[in-house]
Amino acid sequence: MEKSARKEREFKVRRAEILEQAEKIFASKGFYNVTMAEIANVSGFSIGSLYQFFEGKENLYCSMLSEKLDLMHEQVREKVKATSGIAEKIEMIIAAHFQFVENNADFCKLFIRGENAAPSEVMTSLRQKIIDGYSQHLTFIENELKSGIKSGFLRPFPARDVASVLFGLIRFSAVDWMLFPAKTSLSSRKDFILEVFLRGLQQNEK
Amino acid sequence: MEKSARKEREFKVRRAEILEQAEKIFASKGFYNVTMAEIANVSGFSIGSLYQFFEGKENLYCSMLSEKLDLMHEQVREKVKATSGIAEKIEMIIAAHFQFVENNADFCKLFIRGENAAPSEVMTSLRQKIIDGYSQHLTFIENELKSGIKSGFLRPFPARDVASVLFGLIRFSAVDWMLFPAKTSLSSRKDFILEVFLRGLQQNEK
DNA sequence: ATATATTGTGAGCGCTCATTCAAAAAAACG
DNA sequence: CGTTTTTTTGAATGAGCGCTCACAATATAT
Repeated sequence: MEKSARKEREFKVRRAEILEQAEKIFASKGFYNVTMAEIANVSGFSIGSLYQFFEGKENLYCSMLSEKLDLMHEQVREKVKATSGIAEKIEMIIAAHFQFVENNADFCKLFIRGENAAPSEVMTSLRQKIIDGYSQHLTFIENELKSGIKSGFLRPFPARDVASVLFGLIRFSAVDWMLFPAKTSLSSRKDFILEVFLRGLQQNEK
Repeated sequence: MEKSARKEREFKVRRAEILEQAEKIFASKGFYNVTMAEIANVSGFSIGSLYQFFEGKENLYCSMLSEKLDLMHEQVREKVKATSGIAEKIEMIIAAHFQFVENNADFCKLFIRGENAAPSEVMTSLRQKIIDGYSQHLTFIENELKSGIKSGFLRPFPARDVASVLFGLIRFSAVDWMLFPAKTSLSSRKDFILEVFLRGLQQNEK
């Protein structure tokens, strides 16, 4: 049956539509203050239909987080890959993150909040996938930093810590900026972080 | 009636005991996964008694956050106040925060999570108090940084942004460290942040 | 010791909300 | 078009939980 393919495609489109709408309300009210009925309303499906696409509320939520996380990883990796030069790569790591944050504010709000949906007794495979994705992303940053260190451009700092702190800093400062908009722009804050970090991490020149 | 005073004191002791126990389970499971019955159990009171001390679940939770936030502000301020020398003060801001984080891990987990308890339609006075406390704390850091800038020790950066980022960084990196314990110690991470930030922010010497 | 006031208790009320499922609607088929 | 299969629907279900309040226990006063 050749419909299988079309159906499959339509299924994915609808699923994505739900996730997109759900993300918005989750971001504005948090996991526990969003009801399945609400998600059904804003996405234009009935309550029952949601259960065709997702096993339940937590599954829906975690799917959204997990897929966006993958997207971020992909986007950052692509941009860094396409950049040459150590200094430029490090710079791009920060810039690419900020860009993603700007385009995916809702997701970032949720991600930093780390609302882990439901008692943590059970570690579902989806929840594990999120953790793995996070870890994978950190490793990527870590490796870039290691290259920078090896080349002598950066001072020999524990790369994993720096990656973790740097990533946290980007996420946090961006989200913090959204919550408490300062007088300065997000991009100026990015410049500031970039400058401070580079000065702090770089090998003394000359 | 002279009992009023003693009663008052006992009341406060019990109230504090509840908050202390509640903080632990809130930190481990999050606001929405903790029931009043559970808080009653671990604190050794009955459900009904909780409502003598707090107006409800959200009030209990916010009281806890608010009071701990005040404590942090007080502790950091004291320590910085007792320190002399610009460089030493800046250093102490970071060190004092880390110390507080180490002693109040549960609170910090919750604070960064920013679980804002219940739909945000209503801004209770307590919720406002938390925001004010946060803002007050940032202003304090900001002013210290401004002193540093004015004295020429620090470069002229937008102090408010730096305060916000610095505070976020401390909180985040500490909490992140707790969630994903790295190979290095928390104190080494503190040293790293301190060093990077000072190098990044300091006026070029010589 | 008795009466009165204060404080503590937890079963039950009322409500919310994730999930289900029988029936309706739509699609596919011949 | 009728029939069968698939998909959609949303009212009904039932579990869970914040909060109340009638009552019990305890403390205080006389």
